Amino acid sequence: MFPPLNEQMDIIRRGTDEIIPEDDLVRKLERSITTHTPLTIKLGCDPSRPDLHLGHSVVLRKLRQFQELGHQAVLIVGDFTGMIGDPSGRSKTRPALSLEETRINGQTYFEQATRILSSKRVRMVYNSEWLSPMSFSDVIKLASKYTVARMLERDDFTIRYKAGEPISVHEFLYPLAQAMDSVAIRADVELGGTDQKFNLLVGRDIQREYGLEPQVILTMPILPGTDGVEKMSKSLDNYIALGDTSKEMYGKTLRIPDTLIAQYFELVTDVPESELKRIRKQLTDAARNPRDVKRELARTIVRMYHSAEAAAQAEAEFDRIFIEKAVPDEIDEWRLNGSSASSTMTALLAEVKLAASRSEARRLIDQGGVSVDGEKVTDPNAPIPATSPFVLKVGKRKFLRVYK
RNA sequence: GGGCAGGUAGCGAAGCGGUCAAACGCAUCAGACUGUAAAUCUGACGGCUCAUGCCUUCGGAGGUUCGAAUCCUUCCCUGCCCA
Repeated sequence: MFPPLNEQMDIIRRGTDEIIPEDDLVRKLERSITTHTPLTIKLGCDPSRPDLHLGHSVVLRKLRQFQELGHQAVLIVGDFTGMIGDPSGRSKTRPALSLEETRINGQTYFEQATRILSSKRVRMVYNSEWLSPMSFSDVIKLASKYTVARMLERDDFTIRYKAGEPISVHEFLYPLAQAMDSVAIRADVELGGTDQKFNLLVGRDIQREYGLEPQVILTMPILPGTDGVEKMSKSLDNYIALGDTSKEMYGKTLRIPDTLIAQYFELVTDVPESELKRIRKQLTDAARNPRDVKRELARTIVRMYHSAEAAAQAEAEFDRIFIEKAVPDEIDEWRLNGSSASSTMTALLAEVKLAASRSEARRLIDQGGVSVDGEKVTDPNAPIPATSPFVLKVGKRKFLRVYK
């Protein structure tokens, strides 16, 4: 029923950062094989941001591998924690969501996640189910099982504490709440990004406190965003969304720094280990133009979420626009109705939202970043074109077809 | 409860009565060069204006002053130390 241990371990190890402790995982897998019982693999998801991107796909793909090995995936929607607002350091005040919103987001999350996950062995649960009924004394009891010193071991807390930045008391409750999730579903393994390591480890301790066998934790590297510096995230606008069109996906992928190529192949695609090795070698030996390797990556990714045809089309389109500098096939349109008061290019740019303000529009024109039907606009006060429709281009890749 | 230090544009950080829409760095945007990569260079970077200029900003609210980000009062928020 389950593949042999070594085979499972090989698959599980691919791309992972750490498995803690690895021995325990081996033991659990062995037991699973002999008792014909699937392991429960936990992954927590944040319902405040339901738009999934390649960064999420790294850990979801790992979960998928577990499914394929015959194990049971459990997605925990943090609706309860989401209602309070996630502190987790960096983004100080996340908007607290209503229960309803978390439900809707949870559903959206699930739909997107199943683009990657198999819909078979997967369960989705909301953590309000067990966190919400906890009484204050339950919480005190839970909190008593962990010490402040240990909390402060967490990197994020240490840094902020030393830097004199505020840490709210309830932030200490988060890892504990997350740990309760592991208790509630009796997780055997919990997946997460490396930034989750501390929280995942707390889960082990708390499970033990509640008389359960501690989960094994498995961390995946954090996928850098298309800027090559920060982690991929929607708020930094350096992401490639699972729901992006094939053209967006292709274009964005080609825009990542060369240094990320191999890592992307490893973490977000299914290319086999041997192929991965070949690609790494080509890149380090400069045996192949990195551009071509990157194009291969872009095609591979588009193929995964769309199709081979879509990938070919996206590539052709890309070449047309950026190499031949042609206008894309499909571009947004804007209709100026009679009420438009715009008479100059400056006003027009602001009206159609290609510039945030008139000042910005003027700046763009002054800097030579605006063209109409391929003709560069040089005068901010130039009248809007007499023709209809005309194609407005701002910067390298913002197009708009305007009808009068 | 007491003492001290802070809250400046997306972020970090100068400024400490006029010359401040506010230095500098990062991020961002545009241009050049490229492979829409990186690196580099140039420019821009509150809003309205062709422009001189005007308007709204320096935690909130009041006040002093011809004039305040800069001084005073008060409130809110944060950190540190003591209790």
